[in-house]
Amino acid sequence: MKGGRGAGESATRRAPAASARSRATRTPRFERQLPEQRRRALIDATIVCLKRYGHDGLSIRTISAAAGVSVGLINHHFPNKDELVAAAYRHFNSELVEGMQAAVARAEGSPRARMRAFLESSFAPPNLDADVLAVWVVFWGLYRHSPLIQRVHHETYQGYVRLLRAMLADLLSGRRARAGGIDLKLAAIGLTALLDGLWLEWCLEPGTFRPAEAVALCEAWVESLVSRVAGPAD
Amino acid sequence: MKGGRGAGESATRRAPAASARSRATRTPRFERQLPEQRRRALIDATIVCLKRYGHDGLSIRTISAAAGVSVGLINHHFPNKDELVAAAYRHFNSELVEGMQAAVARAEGSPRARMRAFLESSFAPPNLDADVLAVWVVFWGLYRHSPLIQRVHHETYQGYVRLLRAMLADLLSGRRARAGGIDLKLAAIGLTALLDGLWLEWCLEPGTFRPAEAVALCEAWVESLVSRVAGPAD
DNA sequence: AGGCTTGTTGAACGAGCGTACAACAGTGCA
DNA sequence: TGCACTGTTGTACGCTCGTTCAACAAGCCT
Repeated sequence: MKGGRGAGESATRRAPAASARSRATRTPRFERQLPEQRRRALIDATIVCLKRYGHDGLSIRTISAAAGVSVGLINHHFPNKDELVAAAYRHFNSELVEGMQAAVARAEGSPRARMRAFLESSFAPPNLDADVLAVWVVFWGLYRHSPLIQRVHHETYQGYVRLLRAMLADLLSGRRARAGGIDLKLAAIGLTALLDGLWLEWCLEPGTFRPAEAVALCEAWVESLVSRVAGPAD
Repeated sequence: MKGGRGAGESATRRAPAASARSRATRTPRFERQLPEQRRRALIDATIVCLKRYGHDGLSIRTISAAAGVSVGLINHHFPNKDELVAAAYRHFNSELVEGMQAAVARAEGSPRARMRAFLESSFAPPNLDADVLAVWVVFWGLYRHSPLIQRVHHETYQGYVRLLRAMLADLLSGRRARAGGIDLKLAAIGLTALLDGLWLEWCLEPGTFRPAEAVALCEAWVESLVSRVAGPAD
């Protein structure tokens, strides 16, 4: 953090273009933007800083420099730093869930194909990335002592859980009532754990196994889950 | 973090005890300690602060206050803050691994019993604790940008991996060469992932399942692993 | 062309940070 | 009892932090 972050990271200053309005070609000192656009740019810059500098990247000066903007602007668009970080967390979460949902919708085949699409999307870019893990880890570190982060987490995590639950329900298509409910619930929990654990392992040490192998492991779990439900009854 | 941490968290100042050395019972302003003891106390205070305040707890003033010691003392026993944090990380890691090893050694029965002891120790206090997870998360957050933390991690993580590998090897007792090596390696990776994932899930949301259920899930995985090796060959 | 709205700037402030260091004081030994 | 050693204290320094706010200026409307 000592050696200065370097300003002007984004090309905000425009080249002097020929303007019909003034004879002397003037370079505007800044460019006004709609609040929504600027907020989005600041959120993006926050994520970039998190990837680059970890927890230390969460500073007003670092973020505003990355966004090519002055220090004061952040507090014009966000009441304080915590709200910006929470907004970034919400955005990060939403992008993940929406990406997953899109991948599943794109598959549109059997429940099994949709599950496969879900798993493959979990173990492929942009999710499967050490930088992305680093960002998550910083957010998780904030979780315990920031009610704001907690609220955002619960709001967005719901979407993820619902997606996974729905897919499992489709796979087991109504057979749920037949098998032991506890076993099923446990198996679903296990799938999430396996998925998260493998994802974590890969990000920490990408060399030890291939993404396809992770998908295979998860599919085997799902398979045993299905057969456990359908097996004794069919 | 605004409202001051409050000093005198530990009872450093002794009550005026009758001393044979001086007539006026003098209260010593501080107590000298051996470097090793003091270092240990500072490391413990660091962990306490991490649990209490998360990443914000990693400040010289917060830690020294928690240790009941002045700000200057830390730099007398540690060259700088990063070294203290790294030492705390090493201690935290070692305690985990040693606790696991002790639990396994205590079991001293069949390989299966030792594996059960390992799993039960993973899903029981003091490891299974939201505070403990919070500490891990902060350390993980430091990992990417601190070579010091990286070094400590690799040194201590080895012990954990070796323990798990040894137990798996015992369980499969020499049958390793027979089965498909890739499958086996994958299954071992899967076990780690399942274990870590379940542990994480429980710490984040303790209500959703019981520790015993997590142990059962892991044991089922190990079971399928053993039968996959022994099954086709026996 | 002039005025208005408001997005944007950048200096300034108080607080907390990690570290350095001179002074102090326990403790064991002669 | 006095001395030397060294663990311990607490102030001070330079820096970065988040936030504030008066001044500025881009862009639209009339």
